Amino acid sequence: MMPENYDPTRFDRPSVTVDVVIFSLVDDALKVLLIKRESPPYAQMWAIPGSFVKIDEALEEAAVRALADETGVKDVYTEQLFTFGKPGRDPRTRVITVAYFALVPHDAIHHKAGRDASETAWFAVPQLPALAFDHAEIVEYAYRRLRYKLEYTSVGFQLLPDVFTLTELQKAYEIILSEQLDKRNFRRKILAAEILEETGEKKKDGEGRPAMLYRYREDAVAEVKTRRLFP
Amino acid sequence: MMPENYDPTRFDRPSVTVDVVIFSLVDDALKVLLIKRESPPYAQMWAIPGSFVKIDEALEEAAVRALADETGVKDVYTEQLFTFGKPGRDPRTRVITVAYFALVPHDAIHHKAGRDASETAWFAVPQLPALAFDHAEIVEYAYRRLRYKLEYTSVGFQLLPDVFTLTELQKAYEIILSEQLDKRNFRRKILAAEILEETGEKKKDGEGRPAMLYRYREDAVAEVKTRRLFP
DNA sequence: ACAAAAGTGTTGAGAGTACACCCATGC
DNA sequence: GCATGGGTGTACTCTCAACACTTTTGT
Repeated sequence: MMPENYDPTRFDRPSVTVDVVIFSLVDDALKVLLIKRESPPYAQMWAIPGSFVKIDEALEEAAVRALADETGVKDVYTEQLFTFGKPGRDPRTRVITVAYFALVPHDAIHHKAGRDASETAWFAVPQLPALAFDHAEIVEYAYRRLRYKLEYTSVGFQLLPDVFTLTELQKAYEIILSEQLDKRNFRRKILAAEILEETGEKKKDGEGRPAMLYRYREDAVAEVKTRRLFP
Repeated sequence: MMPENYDPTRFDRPSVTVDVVIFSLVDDALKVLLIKRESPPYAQMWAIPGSFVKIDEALEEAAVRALADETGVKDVYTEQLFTFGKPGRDPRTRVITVAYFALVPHDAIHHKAGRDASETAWFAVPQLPALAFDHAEIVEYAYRRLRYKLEYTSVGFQLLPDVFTLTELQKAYEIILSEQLDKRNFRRKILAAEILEETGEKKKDGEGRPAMLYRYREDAVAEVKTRRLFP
């Protein structure tokens, strides 16, 4: 660890915060939740939600707290992303921020009415406004990681409601991967993975033939059959 | 970001350190560099090298500094791993540590003679001694990430000397993946990736037929042909 | 000439991809 | 009965995995 004579109480200490990139599928697009800052620095600019880390609080706890403050949601997928600590990223003092990203199903969100006066809004990822601090870099990083993880894990389901049709699932994948998928191949592959179970119910609204509703099997182990670069 | 009225100078601040898991191939095994702690807490226990983060120093800078202190090596592969910050992980005070891992080719290491009195040694990853703090968890995490990254990137070359034979390369992969590989398939695949160039030289020592020496092409873009989980 | 390591091709199985039509329901 | 979205199978291509012998050098 540190030099033998290191006394961790002795040095100048940076501030530590967490910031959370909150993704959801809203109106057939992948969007990120932003907050409008009211006071300097970067007053009136958009930023991702965050919080300082309390002195006796785990990092993940702080992230979950920031998330719940903005969306009213608990128990959603949260993952540590990266720690950004370049000196000067906050003009006031040295601030190191541990960035997280969260995936929230849209139907779970109920914005806490008037939690504080600040304005929040969802923005489609490719069309973000200018962001405070180094938050553009953080969102960019989170977006790359999300697309990446979709390819070899089943995190995608965290963006969907509890039950869904295969067409809804396919649409979600198409939005996030920005790519059209073949219906037959999609269905064959997703069913072969044995990570879904039929609910027995059918979706009765909308036009056309009612679609079977599925649920993500919580006991599902999504094995990644890696194709190695080599050998 | 944080609450609008947040003044980052106002709160109790944790200490922030970096810790570095240093991997190298030593004596045909994947090993990690450890330091014996001399003072409490955890006196006489082994730990991974680290350092506090200076108030005007970037995180990566601090990691590179810790790495150079122990190995005398600069300009090697370094990657941020994860930030560990559970309250209580250091018994003295709240310490948040940003963990890095580094890949060092064995021939580059020249331990700085007597940099300070502490003892250092290489340990094979599956046979580590008891470690201080939560360092066992950190090494475990780093090892998992390394094996994982080997599969879809070309980081493996960072553990090898500048020039090497295909057999040496294959042996390195076998050690880290803990798996025997087929010589013909290995060679076909690695050459097809077009990330190596012949040096024109041959390795002349050792017995048997001299082997062609290769170099990793710095301009190589190792494309990851992902096999998606679905669709 | 023999020991030691380097180098080299082919075949069969499984996965991926492309592609078009019939089915159930509401109006 | 027609409009709307739901649901289904097959053939071709490509990648992966298994497998054994010849070549070059030093002694």
